[in-house]
Amino acid sequence: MPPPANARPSASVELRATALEQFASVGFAGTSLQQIADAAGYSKSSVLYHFASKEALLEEVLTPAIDRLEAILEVFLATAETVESRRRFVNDFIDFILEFRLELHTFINQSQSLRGIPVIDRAGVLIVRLSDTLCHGEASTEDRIRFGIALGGAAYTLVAGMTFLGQEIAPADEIRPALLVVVTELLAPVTVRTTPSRK
Amino acid sequence: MPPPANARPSASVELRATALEQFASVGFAGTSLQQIADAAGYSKSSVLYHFASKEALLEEVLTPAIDRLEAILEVFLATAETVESRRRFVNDFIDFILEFRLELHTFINQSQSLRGIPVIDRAGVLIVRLSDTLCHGEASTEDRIRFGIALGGAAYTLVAGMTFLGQEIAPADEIRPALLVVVTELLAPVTVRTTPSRK
DNA sequence: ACGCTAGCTGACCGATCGGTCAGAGCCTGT
DNA sequence: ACAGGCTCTGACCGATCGGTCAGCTAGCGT
Repeated sequence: MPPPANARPSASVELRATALEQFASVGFAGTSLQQIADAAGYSKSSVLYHFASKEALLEEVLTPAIDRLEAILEVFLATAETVESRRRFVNDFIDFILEFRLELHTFINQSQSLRGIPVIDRAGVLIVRLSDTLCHGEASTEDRIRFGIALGGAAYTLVAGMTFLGQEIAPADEIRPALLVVVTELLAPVTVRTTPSRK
Repeated sequence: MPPPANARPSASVELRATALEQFASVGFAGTSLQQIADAAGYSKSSVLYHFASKEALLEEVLTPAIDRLEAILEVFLATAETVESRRRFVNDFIDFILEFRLELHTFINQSQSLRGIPVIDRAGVLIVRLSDTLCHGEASTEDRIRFGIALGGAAYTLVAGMTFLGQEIAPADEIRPALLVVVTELLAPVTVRTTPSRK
């Protein structure tokens, strides 16, 4: 029987977490199995015992995030679009971003160089669907740009940006409302500003 | 005397351009000197003849962009801040983004993994200064996030995003006005919306 | 005609890459 | 006490990495 869930994390869990950090900060190509192994306190052979290959490790690391994003999109597609449903979607989306910042950053900023890897391609079509959905069909350049900036901007800000712009990452409960305002402004621009004028 | 400027580009120019494309799309770590050489039609040895090292090549590729960004910031800092000067700054900034999209994408998305390389560090402090300037001192989390999203979002959208969101990159004169609206909205939120409500 | 230099290249270097494999250590069921 | 799995590891593999070096070639000044 597996330990009662409060034992120390298993090797494969530790390795996944370590690998994710490395992939997000140094890139997939820039991360060696040796680095991952050293950082997690195992040997390179151990990494390859738990994961068939470096690529397979990437897949296992990213899959939960893609699954979650897919689920969010399905929910949004399943209901008729109203101002309310769109607002709820943006909310879910921000939860997703905050929970999976490292995964998001990884496949946002490296999808082009990792084409052909199944999980990356899945993420690619998912993002296109997201984009099409939010701009419902008729796709003005500005709408596309809004979506792209929100997506890429959030991915950058929450991983790379915060680490040296704001020297320390602000706590999630401070980031969330600010992120909500900005992303809402980008993705649901019809909505009236919810905060009083800044400054 | 050098050729009258309409001769075919010299090797080092071709190599810089090729290297930039590779760095922006596959990452610095993911790009080998062999790839650059092959793509440009030279040998690896030739690359190392023109540039002392892979790192030096990166520096030469990014320096013009950083210089330009520095100049834009200096101009903005030299004049008293008014709504007009801020508007002009955003305009310059967008010109910069459009002209140096690949360079921007490269050092935005890889600065963390390339720390220690002089040109990258220069870019780093420059971005912090930019951020501090735009948020003048008192730095609310939301303002930081606005700046980060504009910066990272633009870098992503104009390189990675456009290539598969909008299947083909829209012409610059179509992107520019849309980008201007969105970035202005993010960086100079006081200004009234300049476009009629969309859709 | 000659030598010099700039541009370029292939051969080669040690290090590291992702990946394979044959065990070593340990826990468990019998 | 023994056998059989898990987990983990070091030794090792061919390929490729960034980088060095000697030498080839074409053009130019003299």
